[in-house]
Amino acid sequence: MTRRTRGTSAGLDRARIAAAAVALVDRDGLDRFGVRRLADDLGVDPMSIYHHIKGKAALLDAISEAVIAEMEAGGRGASDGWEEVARRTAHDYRRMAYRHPRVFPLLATRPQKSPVALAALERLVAAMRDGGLPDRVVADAPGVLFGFLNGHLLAVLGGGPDEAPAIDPADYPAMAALTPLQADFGSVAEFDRLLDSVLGGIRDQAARHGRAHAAD
Amino acid sequence: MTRRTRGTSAGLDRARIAAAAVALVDRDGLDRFGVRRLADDLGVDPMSIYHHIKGKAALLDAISEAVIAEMEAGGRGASDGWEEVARRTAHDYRRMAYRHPRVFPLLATRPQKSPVALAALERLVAAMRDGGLPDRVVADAPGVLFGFLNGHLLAVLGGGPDEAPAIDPADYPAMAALTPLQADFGSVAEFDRLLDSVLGGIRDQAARHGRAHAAD
DNA sequence: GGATTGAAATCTACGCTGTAGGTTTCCCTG
DNA sequence: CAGGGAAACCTACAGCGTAGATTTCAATCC
Repeated sequence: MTRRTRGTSAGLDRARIAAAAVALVDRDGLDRFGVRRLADDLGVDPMSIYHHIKGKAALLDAISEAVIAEMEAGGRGASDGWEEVARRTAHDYRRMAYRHPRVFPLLATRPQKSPVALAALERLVAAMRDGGLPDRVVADAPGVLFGFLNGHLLAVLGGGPDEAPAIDPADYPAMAALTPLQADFGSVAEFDRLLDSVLGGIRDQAARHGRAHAAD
Repeated sequence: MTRRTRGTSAGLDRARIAAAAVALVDRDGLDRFGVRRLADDLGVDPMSIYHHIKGKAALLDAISEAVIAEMEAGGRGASDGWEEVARRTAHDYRRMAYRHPRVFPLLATRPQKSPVALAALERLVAAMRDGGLPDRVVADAPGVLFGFLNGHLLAVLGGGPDEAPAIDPADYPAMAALTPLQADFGSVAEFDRLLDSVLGGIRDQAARHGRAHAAD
């Protein structure tokens, strides 16, 4: 029974297709992803998929949407400081990326406009405004934070087993001297250090800009 | 004369192929890039390319290599402060990205191990160590800086004409209040602000880590 | 100088892809 | 029970990456 009879329902819908697509990319990678393989996994004719999702590009959109939707909806709000909120958001995002390392390039490349993503951003921005940070700084903060998150996670998840290009101390003495300190590449500890740096930068900008209308 | 006769040289070599490939991606985008189209541009049989570059993946490597090599080799050294070096490197990188927006995703996705890239990194790291920054901070700095650069440039270059997803003030009040401040999305001014934030964060980390063995 | 060799280029062919268009079957409503 | 729409399948096509065999040229060696 590898193929169904013609008119019978296969129970396909956007959600089921998206879930199978995510699983397929997780398993085989983006290069090997295709409509036909996905149809095989679903036990369905390739063309059936097109009745629910109108092309490969739309399929990729569905994949990133499904993966983003996995992020926990973000607990609490009110009394948390903006740094707390930022840190939690960043870690949520990181966990999601590590759950689907082969999907992540899709997210980092495409602009995110899904409600889940926007809601997370809104929470972050609101917390920063509540914390009294100047609007100029708050407006720039998401660009800094998610710029860093996307770039860093891409770098950490991207490389296969050949992540370290084996730098020659003769050619690059300064970098070679630091390699022992980069042993925890990809770890949470490293992530936390880099995140500290980024958040410190935002804090610094806030101080420099005079902390504006809300310090009282 | 769309096709050459069989044994005659077409003057192909890795550099010429890479240049044509970059031009093709610049013109038609990554999706439309392919061996056959590239061969057409070169006035050559598709298979001829394989005598110089051994597959499509290697072709993509050649493309990113060629584009990275365009970066100016970085002027001066010695007396410049690390912030100056970092800022210049960042702007060089940004200019390159804007010259080849459709190639850039290739760079951000793949780990860079070309000599030009490593040399730029070495200059930056050396400048920071000369400036007395603690090794721990210096070791993390490239991850922060290039993480941000890759992520930010990907976001800025990625979106087509629909960059702003038109946020509804009812759903996302805080973000809506900030949209006027994000009008210069993609500009050098915005880039400089975000870069300030990132570099400020590194400066901050240095201060926090006690500035270590080199302040005396 | 004629034969030999190796590199560069082309030709052919195969399996795979995305998807347009047409066909079949089922279920729901009248 | 007739009709219509939706869901699924089948066929077909143009294009892709590339393995393998073939042709041609230019330089080398006896």
